[in-house]
Amino acid sequence: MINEFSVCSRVTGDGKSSLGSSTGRSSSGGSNSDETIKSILEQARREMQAQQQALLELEASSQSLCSQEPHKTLSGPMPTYIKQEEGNTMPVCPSIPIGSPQTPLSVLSPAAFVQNIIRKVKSEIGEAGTYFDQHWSRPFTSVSPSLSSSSSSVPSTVPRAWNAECPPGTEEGPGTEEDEPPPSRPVKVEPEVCVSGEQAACGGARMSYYPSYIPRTLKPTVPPLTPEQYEMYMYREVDTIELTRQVKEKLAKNGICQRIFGEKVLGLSQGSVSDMLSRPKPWSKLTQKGREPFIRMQLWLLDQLGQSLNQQSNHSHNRDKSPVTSHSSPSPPLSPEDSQPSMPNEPVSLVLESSKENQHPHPQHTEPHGVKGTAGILALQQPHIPLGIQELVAMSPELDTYAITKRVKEVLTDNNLGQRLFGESILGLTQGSVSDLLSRPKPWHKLSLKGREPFVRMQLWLTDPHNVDKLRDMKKMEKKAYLKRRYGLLSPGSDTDSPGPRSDSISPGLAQVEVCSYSQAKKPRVVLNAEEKEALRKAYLQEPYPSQHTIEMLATQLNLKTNTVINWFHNYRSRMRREVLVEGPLDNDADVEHNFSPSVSCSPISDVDERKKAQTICNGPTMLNVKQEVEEEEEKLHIRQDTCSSMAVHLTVMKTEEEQTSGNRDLTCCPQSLRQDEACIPKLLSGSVSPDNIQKSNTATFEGENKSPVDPVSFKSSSETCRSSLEVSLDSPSAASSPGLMMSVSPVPSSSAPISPSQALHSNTKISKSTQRRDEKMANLSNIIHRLERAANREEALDWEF
DNA sequence: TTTTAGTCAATATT
DNA sequence: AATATTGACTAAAA
Repeated sequence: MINEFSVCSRVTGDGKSSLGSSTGRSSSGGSNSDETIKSILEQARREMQAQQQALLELEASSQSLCSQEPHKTLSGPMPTYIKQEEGNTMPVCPSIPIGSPQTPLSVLSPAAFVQNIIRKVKSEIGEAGTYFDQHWSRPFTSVSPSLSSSSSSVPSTVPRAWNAECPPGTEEGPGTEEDEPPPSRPVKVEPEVCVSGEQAACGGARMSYYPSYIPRTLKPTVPPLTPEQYEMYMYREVDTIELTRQVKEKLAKNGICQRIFGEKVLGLSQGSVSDMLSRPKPWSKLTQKGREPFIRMQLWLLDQLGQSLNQQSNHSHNRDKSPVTSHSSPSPPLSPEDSQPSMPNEPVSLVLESSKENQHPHPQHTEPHGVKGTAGILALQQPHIPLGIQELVAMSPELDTYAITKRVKEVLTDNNLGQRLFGESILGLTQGSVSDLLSRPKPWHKLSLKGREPFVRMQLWLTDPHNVDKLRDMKKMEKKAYLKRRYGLLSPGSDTDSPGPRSDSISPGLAQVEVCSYSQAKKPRVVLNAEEKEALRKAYLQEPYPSQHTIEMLATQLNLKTNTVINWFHNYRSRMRREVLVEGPLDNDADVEHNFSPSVSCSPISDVDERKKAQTICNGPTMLNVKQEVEEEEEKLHIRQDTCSSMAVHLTVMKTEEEQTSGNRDLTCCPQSLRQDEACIPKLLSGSVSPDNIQKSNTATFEGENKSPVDPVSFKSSSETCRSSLEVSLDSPSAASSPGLMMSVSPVPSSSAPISPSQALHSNTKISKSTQRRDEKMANLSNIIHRLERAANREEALDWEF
């Protein structure tokens, strides 16, 4: 990892990138695909250059600013990777909260254990307010690092507290040493291989509680079946399909992951478990050895793994719960009365991450010397039975994520509460994540257990009558803490003034140190410039899942690290997928009305901003199978998540199917937008693509570009032009989407197909935005198509019915 | 191994 | 200052 530092060439503002890219590019050349890519890049580059010039100038100035970056670093954030590492370890302590208080790690089988809890939860869930206890699950990732850094000073106390609780006696020698964390695999290590693995995430917690098991990590072996068990099950017919179904169900219900299940119960790796569960061989075709896992599954379902699991049961418990707890862990300890948002952040020595510290305070007074004891911790928990949020999540009925986020947004805005505050104190997420969640919530059914957690929290928060007050208090506390930090002891002063100097003054010495150590370590964030993004987007349109070779080509040509390219594709695919999902539903809430324009005109989606409204419905009877498939797929994708309301939706859907016209907003969005895209497909397929259209659009784009360069006025006008042109091009779907679609749909890489030159980049923000938008649309489509193709290949059964 | 989900946290925008 | 975007990273799943 460290090596990467050397790579930092690409830093934020990068005038250099252009230079670099040019160099890199010249070198290669080769296969067709290479050529293609190359040409794409070339075009992109060329078109961009002009703008870049201008940008460069600007950037030049900004560069100077960049140079200051390092400084910032010290005072604030730690090097990313470091944080993350720490993050991993963090959970260790936290996870403690193991499970249910009352039945502490008893001998119950994991399943029984979980069920117990669930039962309990069910009975208690009704009560409002309780959630606050567990609300804090999130890891305080960054906290620890900062702590360590500032260790020398007073601050350490807070952190200490944490450590104390968790690792109680267990800690190996150094115990809380700051060293501890780091060692715990900075990089990935084979989970099983090492004890260290244990330390990681979930493992850690366990350790604290069950030191003795520590070594256990070594091998995920499972005790052999007893002769009786063997006899009992080996020779009698078993419906493996049904069995695996039940197992899957139970695993899902209890939030047990395959890895854990495999390790603890079957003695198999996660991959094997996945394979076995998804494609179980018929009993008759299994060898004796092959049947063993299935027998174990049966025993597990019956809860009869008894002794064999016993020992592990502890682990598995933890496992099962650990996730739960580990998350909520942070809070649990505090849980007692923290419904009182009033956590004074006392020490908060660290000036930096105040907010996160909020969580830590309690532990301190609660169990100062908890170190010794697990018992103590458990005891603490006893009282409030902190049901892990995860249990709640697991039992939660379907929630309407759109409605929830909408409501949350309203409440936050109405009360002038920020995302940061809300995220950090209620959801345990950072501002960025909150923003993302609120603006693009995924439908419930598309969320994993973990993904649902924030929504459950939001829901709970919404139902809490004092939610706003609590948040306000929280805000106050933060402010207070801030002041305190700033002025030493809290001296009520105006908080106006100059933060600059003081903040820095915090720990001069340390700061220095940090500077040194981190300045180097700090991994500058890569920022892809427009040209690069454009190139990547185009590449994506042709190949959403590029081969290793293609990736490398791109990396070379763009002078990017291979990983950056890979990450970009991962992220882009992921975000594209989300776009598809979101498009519809959102509309629902917001403005349903605007789109009735059944405008035949498939109005174009001009800007991202308007995209949501853009949906036009261009459907038409033309739709082919493809279209239908897409629709189905889409429907499968979202929809039916809102319980009650769902009916309406469903109806709409159905209707839509027949008519597909516009009006129904309920689903509208998604489907519609899709439809729009889809509409193109048939045409494309049918070869209706007309070069003219393409030309047109290209031209238009170009025009915009030419003008765009500098002056605002022309800029504006140009963008307008561009926009309209885009619309036009979109109107003729074929033109707009053809390139990408053609490629993805039919592998026929006709050299001609590729990208229209025009589409190249626009540095002009406005223009590029719309272009981007267009690309996104295409990307969406191709993404969908890909999925459909894959689905088709595996004959995926449509499992939804009305 | 590769892909997907979920996040973080640095930047960008508003 | 608040919110949005996005490259990177960890886990879990396939």
